[in-house]
Amino acid sequence: MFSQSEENYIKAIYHLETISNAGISTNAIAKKLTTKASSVSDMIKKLSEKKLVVYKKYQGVKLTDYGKKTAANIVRKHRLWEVFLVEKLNFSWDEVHDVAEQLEHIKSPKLINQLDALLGFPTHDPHGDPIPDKDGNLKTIEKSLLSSLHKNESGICVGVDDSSSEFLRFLDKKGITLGKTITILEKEDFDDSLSIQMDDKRFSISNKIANNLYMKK
Amino acid sequence: MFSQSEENYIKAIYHLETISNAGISTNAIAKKLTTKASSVSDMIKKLSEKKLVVYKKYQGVKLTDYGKKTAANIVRKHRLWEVFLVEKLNFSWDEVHDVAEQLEHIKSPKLINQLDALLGFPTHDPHGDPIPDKDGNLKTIEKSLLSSLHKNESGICVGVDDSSSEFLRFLDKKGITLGKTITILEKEDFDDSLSIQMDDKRFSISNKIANNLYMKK
DNA sequence: ATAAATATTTAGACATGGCTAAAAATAGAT
DNA sequence: ATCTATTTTTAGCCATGTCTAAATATTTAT
Repeated sequence: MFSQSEENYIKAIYHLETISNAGISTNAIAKKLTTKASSVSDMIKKLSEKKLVVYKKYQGVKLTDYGKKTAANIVRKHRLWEVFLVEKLNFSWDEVHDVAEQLEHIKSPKLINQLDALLGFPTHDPHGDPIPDKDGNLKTIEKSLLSSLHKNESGICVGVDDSSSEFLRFLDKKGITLGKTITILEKEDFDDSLSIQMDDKRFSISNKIANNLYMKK
Repeated sequence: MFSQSEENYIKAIYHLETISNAGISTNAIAKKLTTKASSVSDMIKKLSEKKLVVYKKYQGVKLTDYGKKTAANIVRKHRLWEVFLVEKLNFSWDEVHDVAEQLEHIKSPKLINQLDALLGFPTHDPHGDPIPDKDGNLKTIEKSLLSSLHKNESGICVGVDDSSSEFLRFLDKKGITLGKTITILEKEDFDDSLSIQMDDKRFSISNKIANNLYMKK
């Protein structure tokens, strides 16, 4: 069993690895967890002793297979709880993160398996992120940023990159939710904003937004 | 906000107060939490500083109104989660305690209110214990120990005193669940065992069992 | 190749919450 | 009333996880 702190570090490293491949630097972890590099340095030693990460001084860390499996399990719990909060408890997608952050540390395999069943074995969380299965495998779906679509191309919104509540509430205001079909009407070279069509409405969105929305073509 | 440790102490004192009225001794708390008196002594100081308990050296503690409300809220969470586990996740009544013990520390008022609604605002947990409302009030129902019923009296099983999984599994084996009607056929002076009738069956149960079952006449 | 900037680690401190062993206070028995 | 047994508190130590400040290693720029 791991402490909540250990689990948070494992998860942070896991998320950072999905972005960079290379060894994860002490500083990157510190930034992600808004803590100090010295604290990270201490914890890395501990995780290394527990065979969760491979660590060579001054060279960053990598999760071992065991570490990856452990991380995937935490992520699985986090995302299943998010689905539960939205589907069963009427939370909106911008409210779930902090609570799931607590719930993910509950230790009970039966709880998670039954929750999975109650929810109908969901494959994605409310932000479109995939839910790892019991063995830690996750099927990534083919997706591209909205900003990478070309003029006159269409896609279905399948996820968000930034899942801060600010961004999510902004999307709510615009009526953009997972599953919506969006068509690029025009790309403005000037500011990289996009004119799009969604349902029967046409409006324009900034590049910043387009860079945070994942689409399936 | 309180730490998990603090919450566990508050809850322990709350439960002890339902039994004894008088100030709760350091030793009693230590025993309940299977910890040492010295640790309790330290924690009591802290809870006292936080106005959760009133404490005079060598005289035990009492919860303040604020402490009682805090405790009732933790108990509310614990019992709602127990209902959830049984009703929605197919846990049996002997499996819920340890998981609820973890879940009760999750901080999110919305979570608990929505959970309450999802479960249909239950008034009792799977062991027959009442669930405090949002303000910490709980309606106690009139109940007596099975061992206090007289010959030929009948009652409906409404709760258990000992909710250890051993005892609960024993009850399962005997087919005794909440809601069952039990009639006393005979009381044996010899060993205080009881001959009872339940459904169409007649069998005998020991005094130990009868002392742990609550009945509504 | 070396100096400056950046990143990482170590050393030492602090807070929480637990423990043991010893001291102090209270309660009980005579 | 006093001595004994019990309870409670204190003192001091340990582990976890955090921090700051200082030392050390690495990278970058010239």
